[in-house]
Amino acid sequence: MHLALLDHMRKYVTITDEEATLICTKLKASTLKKKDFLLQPGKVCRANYFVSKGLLRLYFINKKEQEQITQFGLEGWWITDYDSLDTQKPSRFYIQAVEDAEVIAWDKTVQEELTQSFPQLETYFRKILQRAYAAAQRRIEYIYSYSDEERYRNFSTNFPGFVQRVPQYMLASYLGFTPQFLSKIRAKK
Amino acid sequence: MHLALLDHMRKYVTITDEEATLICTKLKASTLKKKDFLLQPGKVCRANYFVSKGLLRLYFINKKEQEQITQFGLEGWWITDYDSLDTQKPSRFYIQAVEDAEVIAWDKTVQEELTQSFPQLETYFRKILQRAYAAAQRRIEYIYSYSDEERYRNFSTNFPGFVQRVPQYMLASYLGFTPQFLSKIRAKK
DNA sequence: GGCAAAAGTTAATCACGATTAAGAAATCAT
DNA sequence: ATGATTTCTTAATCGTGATTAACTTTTGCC
Repeated sequence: MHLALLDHMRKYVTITDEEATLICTKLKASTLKKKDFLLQPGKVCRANYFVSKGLLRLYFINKKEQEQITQFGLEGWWITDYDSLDTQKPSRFYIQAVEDAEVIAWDKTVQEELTQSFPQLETYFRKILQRAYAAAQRRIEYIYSYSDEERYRNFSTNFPGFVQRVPQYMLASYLGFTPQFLSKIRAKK
Repeated sequence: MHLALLDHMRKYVTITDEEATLICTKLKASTLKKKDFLLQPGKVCRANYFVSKGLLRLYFINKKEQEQITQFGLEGWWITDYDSLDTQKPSRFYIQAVEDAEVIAWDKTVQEELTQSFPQLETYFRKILQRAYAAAQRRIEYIYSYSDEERYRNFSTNFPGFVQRVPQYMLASYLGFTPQFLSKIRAKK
């Protein structure tokens, strides 16, 4: 039984206990050690991953050969390369555990099987995606609204716990600037 | 009959002619003159809009009191403020016609009605959202990968027609820099 | 516990793109 | 057609954050 996931799904749609048992037989949990990869460039992304414990990051190597983090995956979030998952073309991304973690894999093949039998799963994923898309829109809005320094300060006050949980260089990468700059603004105040 | 939309939906899911007729009775097309608004800050977003003709833009006023475009809506794309639509809280965005346009409004209330009767509509919207989300991810990837000048040059070679279709200051806003800078790099080559 | 590697700091210089301002060109309305 | 408004251009100056490099601190490992 994958309780963390079931609880999450039941916040959005109704699932009976019998349905739950059937769904759970199709899912596979994996434990990941810090630095383990769920996806690497060149590989095709096979699943959407629900993070039931720990913390993952999604990143790629940019033109300057530097790691660029585009997303973190905390407990209760889904993480995947939707582009590769959808098209089944090779990914350009890494998905890696930042801390020891546990994920539940929702395979693309399972997606098609299960949504046939349980239409409310489509509703669930539609809602999850809508939330994720709204978050992405807000992120773009943020990037264009604030300077790097402002974005860091907002982020720190909004997610103080998270800031302590990740290495500074990862936070700098996620926010789109250099670790040196982060050091500088931290020293300032 | 809203053929542009039906065609679009049938690329993703199966819809019989009877279903189509029923769906269409719930939809309302509106024609918009250039500069007409579909949404303004403070208003709650009531619908998702399918652009059947013309071009719209979604933008907000940023901290520096300047229009910041976050999205264009071309023929065949959906445009809305998913955040406001979902939560029914007031929006911070404008949705405005850049050219004379025609949109089909898919009301939030209709969404709930129709997806009850036609589960394949959930599938359709899930797929649309997945595509939109993948695009937003790619956009973030882009912002962090290239300089402003590179992004402009890539955009121009990838969408030469579109560049001619919108005023330069809107393109500059969408790409996240000033019209002056756009002029400068255009003059360079 | 000691060494190596990873992560964080500090400071000097540099570059990309913003800002300001003024003028030119294009579009719109009467 | 004419004036008014909107859009685009050009140039000088300025500021944010990148780059480079040397050093310090922390973490991981046998």
